[in-house]
Amino acid sequence: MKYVLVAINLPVKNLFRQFIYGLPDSMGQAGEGWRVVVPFGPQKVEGFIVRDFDREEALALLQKENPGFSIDKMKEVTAVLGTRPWFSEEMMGTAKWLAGYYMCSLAEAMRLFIPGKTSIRRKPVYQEGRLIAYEIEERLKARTVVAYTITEMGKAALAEGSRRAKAQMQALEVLLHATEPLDRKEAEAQHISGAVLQTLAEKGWALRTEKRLLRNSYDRQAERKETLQLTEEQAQAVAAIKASLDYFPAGKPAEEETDEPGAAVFGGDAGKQKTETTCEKTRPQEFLLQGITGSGKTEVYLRAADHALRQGKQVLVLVPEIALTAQIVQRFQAWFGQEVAVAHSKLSQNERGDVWYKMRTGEANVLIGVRSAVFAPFKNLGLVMVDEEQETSYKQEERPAYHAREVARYRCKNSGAVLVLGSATPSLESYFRAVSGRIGHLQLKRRPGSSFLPAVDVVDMREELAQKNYSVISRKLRRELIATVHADQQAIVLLNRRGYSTFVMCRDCGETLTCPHCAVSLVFHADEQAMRCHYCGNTYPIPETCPHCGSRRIKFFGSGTQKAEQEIGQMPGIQVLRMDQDSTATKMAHEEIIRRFSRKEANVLLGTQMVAKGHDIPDVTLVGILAADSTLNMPDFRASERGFSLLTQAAGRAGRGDKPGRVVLQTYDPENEIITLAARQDYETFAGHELAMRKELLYPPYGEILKVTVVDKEEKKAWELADEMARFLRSRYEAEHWERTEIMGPFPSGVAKVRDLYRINIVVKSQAMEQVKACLLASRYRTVKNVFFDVDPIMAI
DNA sequence: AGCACGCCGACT
DNA sequence: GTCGGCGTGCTC
Repeated sequence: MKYVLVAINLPVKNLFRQFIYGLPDSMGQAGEGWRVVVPFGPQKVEGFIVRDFDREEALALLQKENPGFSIDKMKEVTAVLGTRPWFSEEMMGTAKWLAGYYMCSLAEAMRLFIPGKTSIRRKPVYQEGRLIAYEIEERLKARTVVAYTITEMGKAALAEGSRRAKAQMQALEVLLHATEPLDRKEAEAQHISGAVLQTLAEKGWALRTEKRLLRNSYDRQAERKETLQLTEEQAQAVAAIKASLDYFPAGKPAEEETDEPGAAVFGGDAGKQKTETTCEKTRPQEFLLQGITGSGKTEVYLRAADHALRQGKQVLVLVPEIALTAQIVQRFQAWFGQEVAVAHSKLSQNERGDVWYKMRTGEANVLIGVRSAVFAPFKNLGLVMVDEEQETSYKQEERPAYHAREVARYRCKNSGAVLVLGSATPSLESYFRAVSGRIGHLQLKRRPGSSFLPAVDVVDMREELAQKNYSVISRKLRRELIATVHADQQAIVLLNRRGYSTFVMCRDCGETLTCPHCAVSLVFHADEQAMRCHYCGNTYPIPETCPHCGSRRIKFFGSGTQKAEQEIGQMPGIQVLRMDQDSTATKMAHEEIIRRFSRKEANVLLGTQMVAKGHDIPDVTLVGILAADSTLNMPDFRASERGFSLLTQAAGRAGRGDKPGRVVLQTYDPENEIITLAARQDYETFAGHELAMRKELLYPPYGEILKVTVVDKEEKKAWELADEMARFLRSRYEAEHWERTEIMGPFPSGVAKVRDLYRINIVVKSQAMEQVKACLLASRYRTVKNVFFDVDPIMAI
């Protein structure tokens, strides 16, 4: 009998240990990377084998970890799931690294790789109407499709022909030319009914099989659509990526890679890795593809993917949000057809399982997906491209708080895949890596063809107030909007605030109306005639009197998309479509709104940041940006970066066809440097200034950040634990002399209370983060509840 | 996650 | 006196 070390798949923070089980000889094929069912306490749960060993090794480990425990009391693995290991060596390595780096248990890291939370389900067993037991069943049933191939008899029948059975002859004809068994769906696409196939099978003319075979169908050169001539810059970028793809053999770690992928086996570890991605001067394994808006990054992606596929490698394309990137999916499908699989959060567990299966077997070879797609199993991953790599949606906010770009980087490093990070406004971390020569830097500074960057007008809204214009829309933008629709062109207006009025204040006592469960202002939503909390989602009636002092002099302040919609809708000749979280949830999906807009059912598209991203509508010649400063004034170190990116992206929507575009940018702070730089689309200057500031303040990329959040429904308890942890960290800092480290806080989180839970933060900035993490993981705080570790947080407040 | 164990308030 | 609240700890 063998013995195995099993990580228990339970979403529990404090289950850092793994457990030893006997593996009956009948299950001898199982080993590291296999999924199993094990008895755990009184229940049966799913687990992952992370190591296997013989009796002596098992004894030795048991002796070390738990001397009081007899090996004879050891339980045995109940069942083995699947017919091969779920985790490849590379996936295991990535999971171990992730657990250490993001400070979660190995099981928590490993379960990210499973499509769905667990792959088993507990089925109740009844006897005479009484529940007597639970049975474990596999959730993901291997799904096979009935498919048909032509037989010799069928060929003969086809050669002979038939005057009566026209449909059958047609079906035989199709089967004859098919390169693989044809299933019902594929047949129906070619106007052959399932009934006919059935008849063929009965006659012995076709063979009924179950389809579950691998294929390598990427040899349909005729379908390639190289309609566009690449620009010089694009061609250079493609050539550089191709050269790296030629150099790096997929499936193997890069040559210079020497360090072990972490030793987080018995009890996790503290993220020991910190190695730069291999960067050979001429053939880096990682690139930043920095291209201004409209410069054609997708063209580069497509050709790089094409090259990888020709080498028999698989391609992963990460996108920030699938709904906003329908265009990328369409372009890839036009090029690569059936090779493309798509993974997004709305897939069912089974659909997701199917997509994972396709990638693992090589039935599909391009995966386009959001954050979680980075955990898909691959047969032979050779190229990963992260589109809009600066987007914050790549960071998971819940535990484990991983960043998909970093996971992609680790997977690439360990599998010899090439990584391409694409952006018009890269994260400063990636930009820094590129300009300092750690990774390749590919730049697209020009838009192809006759398209130019739009001209930007900055409007000072204080001047509007002085001129007694109290509208959200400046006089200039109003004129431009009317002129644009008059010329039969379209406009996009960005206002990054949902609702109608953004806060309600009492004129007598100055109190603003806040959510009773969260520490934020309530927003008035005109469509529901209610006050809504944007954090917990609760709605409340519109107050007639101030809940604080009873005064009736209550006033609505601030403008959101609903108010702007009303104002713009009243302008002559304008039909406005609103796109924000509310309109996409209740009425139509993003795609439907974009589709209606591009069909010109409306001439103004108004909305939150989702109007700024990923789509390309040729008749848009005007972009209006209202309250350009609203995102810049957040008290967070990344606020400038996010603001600059949003302004640049929004401005980049204008003039993407052959008509020149213009942008009207409204602000109360026209001298703001970020606004003026965004108006000029001057990323380099922005990045230079921002990097200098970050260096000064020890923010990334110069220092790493760890945010520790203590959560409790009792404010006092949260403070007590946070104070204690801060004291602990400071004393360890004194004792261990960590390299350049600052410990800030504890202080209340940016939103100090959400759903009645108080949130207190401690933020550590450090150039010795590995030691800081190790210190915390060795302490009792690793498993204490109500404490959340966020490594490389998006916000440090 | 489940489930057992254990230590303080309102009840037949 | 006891039932049961849910905080704490354990699962090979």
